[in-house]
Amino acid sequence: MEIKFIPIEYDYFDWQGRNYARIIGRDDNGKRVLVIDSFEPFLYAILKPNLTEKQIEKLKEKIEKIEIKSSSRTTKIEKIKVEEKNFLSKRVKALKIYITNYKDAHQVADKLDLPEIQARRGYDLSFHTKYIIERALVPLSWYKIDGEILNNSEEFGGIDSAYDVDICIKAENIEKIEKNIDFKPKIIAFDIETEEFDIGKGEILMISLAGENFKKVLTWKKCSESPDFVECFKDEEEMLEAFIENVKKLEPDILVGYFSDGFDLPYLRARAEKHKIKLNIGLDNSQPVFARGRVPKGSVSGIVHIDIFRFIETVYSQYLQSETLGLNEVATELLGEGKKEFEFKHSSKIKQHEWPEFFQYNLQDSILTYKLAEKFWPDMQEFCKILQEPLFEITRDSMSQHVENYLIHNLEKYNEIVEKRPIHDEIGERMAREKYEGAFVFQPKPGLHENLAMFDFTSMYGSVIVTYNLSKATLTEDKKDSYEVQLQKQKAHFSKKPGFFPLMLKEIIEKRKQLKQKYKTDPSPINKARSNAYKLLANASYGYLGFFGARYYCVEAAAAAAALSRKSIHETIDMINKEGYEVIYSDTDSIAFLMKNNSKKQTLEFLKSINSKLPGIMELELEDFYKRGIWVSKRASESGAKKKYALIDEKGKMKIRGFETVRRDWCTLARELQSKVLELILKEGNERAALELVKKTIKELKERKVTREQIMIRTQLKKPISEYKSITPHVIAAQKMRELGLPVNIGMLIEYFIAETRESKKLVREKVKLPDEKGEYNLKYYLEHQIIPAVENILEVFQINIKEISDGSRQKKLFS
DNA sequence: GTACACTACATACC
DNA sequence: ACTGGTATGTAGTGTAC
Repeated sequence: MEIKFIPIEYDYFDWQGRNYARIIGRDDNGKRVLVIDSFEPFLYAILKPNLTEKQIEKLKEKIEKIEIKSSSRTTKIEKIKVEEKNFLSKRVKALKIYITNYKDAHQVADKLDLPEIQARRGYDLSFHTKYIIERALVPLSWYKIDGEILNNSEEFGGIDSAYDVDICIKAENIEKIEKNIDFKPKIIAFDIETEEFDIGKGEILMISLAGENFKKVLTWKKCSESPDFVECFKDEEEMLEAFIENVKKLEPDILVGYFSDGFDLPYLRARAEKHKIKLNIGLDNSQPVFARGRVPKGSVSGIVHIDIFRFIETVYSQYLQSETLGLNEVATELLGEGKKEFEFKHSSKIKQHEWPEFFQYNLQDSILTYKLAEKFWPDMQEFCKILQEPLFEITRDSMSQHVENYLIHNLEKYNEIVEKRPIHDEIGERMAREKYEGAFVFQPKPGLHENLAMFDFTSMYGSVIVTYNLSKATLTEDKKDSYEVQLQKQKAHFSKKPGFFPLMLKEIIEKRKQLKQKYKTDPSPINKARSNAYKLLANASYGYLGFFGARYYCVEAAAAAAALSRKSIHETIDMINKEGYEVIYSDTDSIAFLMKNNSKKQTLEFLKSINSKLPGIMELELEDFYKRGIWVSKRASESGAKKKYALIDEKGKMKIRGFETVRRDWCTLARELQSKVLELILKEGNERAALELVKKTIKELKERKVTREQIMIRTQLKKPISEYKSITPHVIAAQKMRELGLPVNIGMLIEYFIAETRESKKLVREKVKLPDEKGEYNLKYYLEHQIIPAVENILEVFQINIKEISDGSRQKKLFS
């Protein structure tokens, strides 16, 4: 029997002491398929050089005797092959040691601590990673699977009847289908509303579900006269059972939630436990399982549970404007649609007519979550294909893990044996290391400029790593045929023979470039997602080199990448200045300069000539031309502030960096005022109008016409309240919230304002009030600590001293 | 009692 | 613990005088 199959979810099981991969997916008719497959698990023992044939034979004999016994199985050495491999780009002889059960690989490795063996590798990859590499069954790609159909079979203890699938097949032959078959997974989003915030503490009031042409709210609360999507149940227990039933009936490939790893799924599990019922939504009737982690990872057997918040957080948050990653803000930005309004209160206080509103609210959360999952589907799909890891992993892995997965799944092309994960002590040492010197930032002069241009290097660090062949494997003591880099104390050398890490990165950068071009002519979501995935990988590769948890960690390479980038940007700055321009700012990989008497055409020609001289794959591009730009001084001194500037292009679009306008921990009043001031100055060159606006705002502030919303300050709580050594205003606000029984969680944005106080309280934190507290805003604070600081340095560029104007001799004239 | 240096903390840039 | 370093700026804290 042969079927067409797309793998979605991976797991494995043991049968008679051996491992079997168990993959859930669909066939080309949309039938749910369970594939059972196996491979011969193995690990490598890298031999010390110059062992004789005889010594190797003796060693093999010794190894063959290894046995790992446990209550359920015995792992033996199945066979041993001698192979010529590469390890960190060096030619090595290695024993490929096949074992009965991969779970015992670690223990086998422990027993291989022998004098003839230089290193043991390839035993610390997860089962599914090893399986995907060996059988080349990449997630979300199509395959032809030849095999035996199991139907009420005794094989594997009757596994086919244990799983709720349409087809169960034991794979014999797997072949990739190159032609793309359209595939759309069945996605169901879910969301719960509860009485309490702590997991399992209160009752679940309702559960919503949403999919394509599907919406439902399950509840046991007041639901007479409710919309037709509401289904009522006797109690919480019955509602939970209905949830299970719905999931089973809907047969989703994907169950998606928003922060559901940390809230919805564990909550459901906890309440089910409380009622002593099984939340058996798995295809094998198993309950969700939670893997340890900073946030637990909730998995459902046979269905991919995705917490779309996690994927958005690690992969896309850097591109979002949203100041928090809450569902409302993220959905509003990405979908143009937010959450429904509903004022939370204890269910006993919700009036009869308010319940339908609450149901709508609950449903809307699932609808938004569903739409987000749909929107990010191309991205998730491309991540799976490029990184060759399952959906569950790619939606939860960190950027460093993504980089590493790309490396691991592409090592075979280089005949490389995988490096091991650092052990505890190594991680400690790496974390304790000194920082190396990073990027160069140009010291700007405060001032307003006209006619500017900005160049920047494309994927600068990545290009440098490729151009100078920087990596752990290419780091060498050999000074011949190598690139020499001066680091802080010593010199480092990197072989000129291309290593696998720079070669893979080169491919990533090239693919990104091609896809970016392709996207211009064919702007499909798939092309965008693919292009973006490569861009993210290219950007994260440099950081990976210096990350303590990396298998291919190499500070020398990271430090060299930074050093060579500094060299490159300095040389480019010099070239630009020599050509008759004036460089006024630069940060890491970008250079802003004044056009002087040069035309745009000349500038583009000049750019071409720079590019012809740049080494390797280094490439400089035009970021844009700008009509005006402003740099300001630091608060504490006369010198120009780095990482803080505002530009306006010829279409009138502003680019604001570093200013309070873009900082979420400043109040809206100050941020909006500053933004308008910058706009008046950049758009119209009218600093007088800007000054008038500032005066007007100060006047309104003094007349207490400013709304509460405008003066709220938001600061993130980054750790538990008790761990703060320094009790800052937001910590006080968080304390107040906790006393009121409001939820206070790590990562939350704490909102407060600074109020007038009767006594002469000195510290800011003594004047902190929560949004709902009574009180007037503290005039002095908002004037001196918000408004004035936000505009002071900008107006100073025009020799306007707003502080003097505000409280100086003209005070009367101004505020009378 | 206050000025000042230093530390803790949050957030941004690239 | 879950990519790197560079930088600004506020508020609290400790100490000298």
